[in-house]
Amino acid sequence: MTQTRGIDVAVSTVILTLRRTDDGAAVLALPLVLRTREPFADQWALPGGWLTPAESPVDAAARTLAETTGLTPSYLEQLYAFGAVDRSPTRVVSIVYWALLRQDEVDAQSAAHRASGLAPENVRWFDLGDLPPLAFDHRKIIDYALWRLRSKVGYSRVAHGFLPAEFTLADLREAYEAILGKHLDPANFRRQVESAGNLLPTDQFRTGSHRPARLYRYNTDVELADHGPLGPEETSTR
Amino acid sequence: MTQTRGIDVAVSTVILTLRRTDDGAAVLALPLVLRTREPFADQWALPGGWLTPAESPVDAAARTLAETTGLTPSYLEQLYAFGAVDRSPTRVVSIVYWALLRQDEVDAQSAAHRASGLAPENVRWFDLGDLPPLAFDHRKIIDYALWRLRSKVGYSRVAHGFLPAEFTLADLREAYEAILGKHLDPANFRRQVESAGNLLPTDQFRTGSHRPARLYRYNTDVELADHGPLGPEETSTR
DNA sequence: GCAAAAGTGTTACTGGTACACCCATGT
DNA sequence: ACATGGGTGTACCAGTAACACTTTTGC
Repeated sequence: MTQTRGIDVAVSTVILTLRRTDDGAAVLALPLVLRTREPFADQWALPGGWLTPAESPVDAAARTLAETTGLTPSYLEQLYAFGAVDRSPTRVVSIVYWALLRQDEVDAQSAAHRASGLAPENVRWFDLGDLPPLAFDHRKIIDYALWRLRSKVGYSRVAHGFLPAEFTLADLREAYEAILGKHLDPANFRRQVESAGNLLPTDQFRTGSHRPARLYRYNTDVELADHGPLGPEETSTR
Repeated sequence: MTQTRGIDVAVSTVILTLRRTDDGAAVLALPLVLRTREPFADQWALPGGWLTPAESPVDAAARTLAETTGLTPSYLEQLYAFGAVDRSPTRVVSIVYWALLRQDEVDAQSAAHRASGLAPENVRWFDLGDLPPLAFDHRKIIDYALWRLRSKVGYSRVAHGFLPAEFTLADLREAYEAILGKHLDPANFRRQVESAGNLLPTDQFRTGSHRPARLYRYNTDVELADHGPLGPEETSTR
């Protein structure tokens, strides 16, 4: 017997990554899907779908994320459950997640899609500074996800979710700068992340146009964020 | 047409207040309801109920809160949406809120209930250190709510949600100590909350067994907590 | 050599903590 | 008077910010 007849449960995900623009800067970007059905047909919306009886919300989020990007996230956390009665013509409660993808994986996947020509046709990546009008309350949801990301970057290591396994301190600082939207002092940044003890220096250096920079790895013993009594199994990623 | 047939949406609330024990200490306490139906009949559970099509989740939380305590909360915020497939014999997604009640209001309401004799018979207040076995995953939910409260007290004014309109700095410090479970230096505590600028000193003093203590009020221009782009209308209280 | 990023050193400031001390009241 | 909590002063410590400086590479 269904107790809450007439209320549907959806799962949507704000999928964030760092994109490198043509002039070399790093900006936040996310994929949106073009709706083909009413309501809000022909408008852009967050990837998502209905929650099915056999899967948990976090599994549904990971599934829809894989369907739209072909990737598994480096970080995945519940954002909020939106349920205002007027947020959709029918009564829908959306459990929204937010996810981080590694920049290099997105680039590789995008290249593969371009090469094969079978990228999902109704999916497009948008820079956060250049979003189209969005369906439902999805604009507000994205703003909230950004606020959470910016808050969380201050007291956790979520920024690492954007980077590949090995990276320079400049890479990491660039991620922080893109998230926070402000310049950080390289000297102080170095000392702070070094003293945090989450980074393992490698013997490799990235050579480029200037003095080579040491590559670092994550200390994988440490979680990207503290979830409290909810273990990562409930709130984060596989 | 229902898309997610077979999934019910419930709303539960972790309702917290400060109770004064017989020996004068302040401890956190919350109301639980004794279940009369399966599953988990005759076990204690969080107050809550099914989400109805005409109300938003936050309204449902406020409604069930009023039904069990007769009170409106001084703070109300969404905690998390729990939706693991095995958390209930039937498929239930619970949107859980957490609320703070002013200690004096709870005391008054309890006294009124005792006097009239018509307190809800299946509702009982439990100290947090002395909880009974709980139905479903409600024990984990309470632990998570406590973790959120303890985190949030460090960077917001939520502790004020336990206190009446006028209070001494010792009252406020006692609330912080009960939440955090540790002793705070009175001198440093005073300077910290004074410099935060959220308190307005009054001309009144509470007289007692020793030097009278100045009473303070909230600066009601300031929200109890920063909700980011989600205004208080979505996440907090009326 | 020069430009530019990598990386180190130094200093000043700020907020938190510990704790000594004075103040005002009831008993 | 004295015990007790209210309230002030102060010294110290740690983390942060600002910025001068040295190192190492490509050109």
